[in-house]
Amino acid sequence: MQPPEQWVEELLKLNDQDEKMTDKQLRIIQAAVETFSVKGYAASSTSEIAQKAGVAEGTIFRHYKTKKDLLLSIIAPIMSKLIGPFILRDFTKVIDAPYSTYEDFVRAIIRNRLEYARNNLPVIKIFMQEIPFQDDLKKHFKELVSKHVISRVIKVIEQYQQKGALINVPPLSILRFTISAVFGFVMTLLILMPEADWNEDEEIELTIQMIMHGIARSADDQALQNE
Amino acid sequence: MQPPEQWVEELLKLNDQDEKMTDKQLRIIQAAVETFSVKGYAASSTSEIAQKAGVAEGTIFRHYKTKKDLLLSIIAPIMSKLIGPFILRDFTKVIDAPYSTYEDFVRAIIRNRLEYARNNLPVIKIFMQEIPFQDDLKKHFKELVSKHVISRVIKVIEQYQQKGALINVPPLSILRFTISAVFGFVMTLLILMPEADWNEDEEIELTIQMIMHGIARSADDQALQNE
Amino acid sequence: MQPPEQWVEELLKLNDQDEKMTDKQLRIIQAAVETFSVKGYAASSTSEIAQKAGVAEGTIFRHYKTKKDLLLSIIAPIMSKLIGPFILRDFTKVIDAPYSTYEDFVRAIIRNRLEYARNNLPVIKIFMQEIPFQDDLKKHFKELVSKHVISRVIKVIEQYQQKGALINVPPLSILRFTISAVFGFVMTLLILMPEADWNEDEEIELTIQMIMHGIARSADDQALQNE
Amino acid sequence: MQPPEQWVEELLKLNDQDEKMTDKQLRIIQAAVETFSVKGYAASSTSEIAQKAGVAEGTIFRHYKTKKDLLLSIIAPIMSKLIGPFILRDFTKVIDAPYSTYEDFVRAIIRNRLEYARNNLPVIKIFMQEIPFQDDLKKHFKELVSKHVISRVIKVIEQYQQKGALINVPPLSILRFTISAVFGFVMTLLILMPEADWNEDEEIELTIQMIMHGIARSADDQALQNE
DNA sequence: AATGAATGAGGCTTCATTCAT
DNA sequence: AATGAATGAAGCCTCATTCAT
Repeated sequence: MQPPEQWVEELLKLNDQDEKMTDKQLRIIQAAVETFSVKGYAASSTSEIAQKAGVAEGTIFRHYKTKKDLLLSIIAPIMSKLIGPFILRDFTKVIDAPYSTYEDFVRAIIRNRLEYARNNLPVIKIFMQEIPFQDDLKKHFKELVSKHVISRVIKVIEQYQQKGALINVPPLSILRFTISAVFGFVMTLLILMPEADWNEDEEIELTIQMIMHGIARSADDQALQNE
Repeated sequence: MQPPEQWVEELLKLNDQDEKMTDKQLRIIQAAVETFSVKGYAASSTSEIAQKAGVAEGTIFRHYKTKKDLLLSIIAPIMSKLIGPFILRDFTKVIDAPYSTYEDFVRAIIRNRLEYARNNLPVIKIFMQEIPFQDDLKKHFKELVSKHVISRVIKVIEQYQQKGALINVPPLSILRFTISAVFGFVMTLLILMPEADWNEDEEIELTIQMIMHGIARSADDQALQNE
Repeated sequence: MQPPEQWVEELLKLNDQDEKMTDKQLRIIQAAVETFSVKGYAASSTSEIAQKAGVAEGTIFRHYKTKKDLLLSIIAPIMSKLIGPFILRDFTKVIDAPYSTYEDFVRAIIRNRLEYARNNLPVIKIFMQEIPFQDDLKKHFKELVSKHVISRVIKVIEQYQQKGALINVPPLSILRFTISAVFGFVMTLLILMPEADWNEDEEIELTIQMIMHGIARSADDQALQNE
Repeated sequence: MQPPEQWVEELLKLNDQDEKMTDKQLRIIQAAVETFSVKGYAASSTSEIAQKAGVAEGTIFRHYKTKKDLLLSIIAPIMSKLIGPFILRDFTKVIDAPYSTYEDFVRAIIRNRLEYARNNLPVIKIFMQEIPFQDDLKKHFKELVSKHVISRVIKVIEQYQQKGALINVPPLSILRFTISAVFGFVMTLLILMPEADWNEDEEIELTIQMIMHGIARSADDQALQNE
């Protein structure tokens, strides 16, 4: 299991490419993430963040021109991370693997996204809170999702439909349904009911089973029961 | 179809029981909902609300002691509304109805909640934005959901499981899965992709089908295809 | 002699037409004028002005949206006042009066402007300090002067030139020379050397004499002396 | 015609006497003059000056203890330059020259000061803007003017009065009148109406003529016209 | 000498809330 | 009940200045 500040390293990965982050800058980001995720962006004050980071308030503004810049430096980089697996170049190989199944695909996604969400919970909270109010980011994110996730996954789904592995309904509906189930699973586990002690692996398999076969007992099973 | 301010009447229904709302009070609530839902609670100013409502700044505070009171007067009443169908006294009759099915139950819920969400979108947005930051409300809501939704629906699910209509997995997982699918459907339709022209009835049935039978093509169907 | 706050009434004259000024607003303006004229606009703080006016700092911003608005509310109205005499409708009558002379005209201007400057010294100081930095005001003021002062007075000068009362040189040069002498006189009396006890009436007449006849002793006089 | 940064050399002349200016120091002064003259001292930030000069923020404070020191290093040296011609040791010789006239004296001053003002416009602007707020400098400048300009020129004027070349009025009034005309001329040419294409030499002679003989047409001339 | 990150005081402005009318 | 002027705390941000490198 990762240390609680795993998301710090995630952020660093991105920013390191450009420039080195100073120690103070790091502390500022940490304090900002903590504060924003607990109180929300608008209700957090820069003075509180400065205090929590152990720097002077002015120091924040040396690194981030405005409070909003500070927010964006947190939100912007995770937008692509959020849909990370779908951006990979070899993503389409997913379906070329001869014995691969949609089920395996969903299993990979669900494990990967759960892992990522667990490691970046505060930042993700901030993202979900603020994206409705940041019109430009919202637009950008929609485009990202549209281009990398929706269009690609729909192709995957169509492939499996042609193989006869998935039902013949609009691929977008299958996508929406799959994402709902995955998203609902991750959110329940991490945010809505984190205190319940889920047997994680079992729940994952259960969720995949429900996605693939639904929750209705099959006629065969029912027949079996009635014997 | 309802007029756009349907949610106003929804709010009135609740408050009417206690006291009459004056015209000004109504305009204040309307302005507050509009503003909060667009900018978020913390980023909205009472003066802007007053202006939009056409009342003096002081008037707001004659009706609501603080800005937070104003927020609560919007959020609090919809908490029970959100889970409305599950609070009905005769809810348990649902499963007593001899020929009722879980499918019909889900269909009823999905239609009812979509209708409600459509009519109360701004208020629901505010609720979802602010509930993470209002600890007391959050706790209260969790209790409400736990008591009225989870416990009751789990009983329903167990009934159907005993009838052999639902698979034998933890009822909580079935509940989570069902809610994820319904919630994901409603959100996609109303918020994420409202501009796509969904064939609503079809999508509802499709969603129910996927909930019940999943997205994997059945062995029989596949056999059929291969003939 | 006027009370020291004569300029307050001057400002009131203009603003009264629109709306009543509250007592606090008046105190704010007074404090602002006093502070701006002593320290300059940029070096004056709104908190100091508030304190001097005996109001809360926020009160300033209820009446003036920004600090600059406060400045403009002081500067803008005096722009037209500064060139007041030239805006009068019956200004052109000046030269129709049969026995009027350019000398009388200059005498009227010099007395009137000295009076006005004396009564509005702090505001005029602010005006002269800030007009170079307020591009829009500067442009506006130049247009005002161009339209009402320069063009009109040049006509006056041309009239007197045709009568043979003024020398035949470019009217603009005569204007510039006259204004320099008048402006220099007023500034010296009120700002540069206010402590010297000028015999005001004598100096006025002397200045007019120098404007009209220069400072060289006439040939006749010199002849007289040599006899 | 001089290069635009003529005033830089002017400043150097003075400071060179003391110490060598480094290249960076020079760039700082240049940037400071440019910024101060456009925005005013109080509205200019040291960081902007540093940036414009291409040096680090701290470098400014290595050469000038405070921002005000920087201002003073610009303003102080030009105070004596402004009244330069009057400080010359051999100034009093002016009037000993047997055939010299007050007119020639004024001509020399007007040409010299116009030249100087043209070459030092930005610095002069800063001086005029800030001198009212720098009490010690103001006092010092007044003393300089009083000692070197007023007292000396008054002696000159008295000499010419005794010669019968100037009218018998208080010399201070003649001085004030002369300076007003010269100052007004230079300011109009360089600042108030720089875009008008003045015929400079003609205007100079015209101004001198007006100073000496005023703007009223002489009786003789009028008689001539009427014939 | 030069740098530039860091500081913290202070600036302008917003805002929820109060209260006399 | 309603108003809106007044408040002053708090917010974001700027800036002159310092100091370790």
